[in-house]
Amino acid sequence: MDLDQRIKDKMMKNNIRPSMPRTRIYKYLLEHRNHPTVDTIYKALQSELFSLSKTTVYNTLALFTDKGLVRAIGIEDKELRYDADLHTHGHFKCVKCHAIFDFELDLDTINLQGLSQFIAEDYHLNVKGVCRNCQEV
Amino acid sequence: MDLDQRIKDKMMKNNIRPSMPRTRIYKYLLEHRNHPTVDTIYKALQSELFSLSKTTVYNTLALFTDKGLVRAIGIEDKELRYDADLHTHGHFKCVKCHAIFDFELDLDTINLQGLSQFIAEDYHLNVKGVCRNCQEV
DNA sequence: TTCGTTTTTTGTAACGATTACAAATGTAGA
DNA sequence: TCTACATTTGTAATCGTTACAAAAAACGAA
Ligand SMILES: [Mn+2]
Ligand SMILES: [Mn+2]
Ligand SMILES: [Zn+2]
Ligand SMILES: [Zn+2]
Repeated sequence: MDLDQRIKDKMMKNNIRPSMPRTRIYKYLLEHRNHPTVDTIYKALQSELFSLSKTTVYNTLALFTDKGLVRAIGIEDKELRYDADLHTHGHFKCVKCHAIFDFELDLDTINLQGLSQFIAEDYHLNVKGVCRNCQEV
Repeated sequence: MDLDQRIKDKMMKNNIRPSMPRTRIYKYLLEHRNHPTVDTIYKALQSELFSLSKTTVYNTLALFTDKGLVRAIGIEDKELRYDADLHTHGHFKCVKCHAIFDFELDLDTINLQGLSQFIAEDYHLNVKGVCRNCQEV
């Protein structure tokens, strides 16, 4: 089964009608793991979806987030970024070059008894600092 | 030494001139550990600082954050919240009542070798879910 | 104190990501 | 085809935040 078909199946399994804008947006997120913004996605897809509206990108990402297909990453001050990689991992933002990196994270090693009175549904470990490239100077 | 004097000393130690708006804003944050927003701080201090401008609150919080007196908490979608509690702890946001709670967190227990190639300066563990109050229903 | 310089505060305008909304378009089933 | 519903679109509005320059306050030398 090819990628496009798998994307459609995945969407239908989550009660999302696989319209053209939706499948393209999801495919873009699967193929671009650099946590793109709404505007990045919008600009990238304009050439293939001429009538695409930015509102559709917003609507679609809200739908995907709600259905659990993607995660919204709130590590920037201003705009949200989106991630189709659902495996447990943290995000590191370089304060110099502003790039956002994934890093591996084992939630099981964390002592989270401070959370015992809560029902935790969603974990976001955001770290800021200096990436390897920006350390050389 | 009384609280006001300790606040002034703390600010001067960090190269912040202890003006009236600054000392009041810092005092407010020390006495209100519920992660207030800019608007909350602004409205609360209006009665004692008649000419206070919201821009001053923004400027002051940016200065405090830069100097390391407070931390900006980006757990909300829209607005930042501010925290004068600098001890290592995580933040939990209840998706039902929208309250933000602190929880204890031992960074040493976390396996962070995924971060080994980065110089990490700032950790934010933000968790979303349902708080104890909102679980009863 | 007085004068000139620097810092701080203030009000207003601008910015920009996001959302609200209703019209237009597309889709599926009878 | 017809009709009800879902999706997409463009525009306007929202709202937290920032830019900017003027006003006010604090400072330091003479
Ligand atoms: Mn990621
Ligand atoms: Mn806190
Ligand atoms: Zn970097
Ligand atoms: Zn709650």
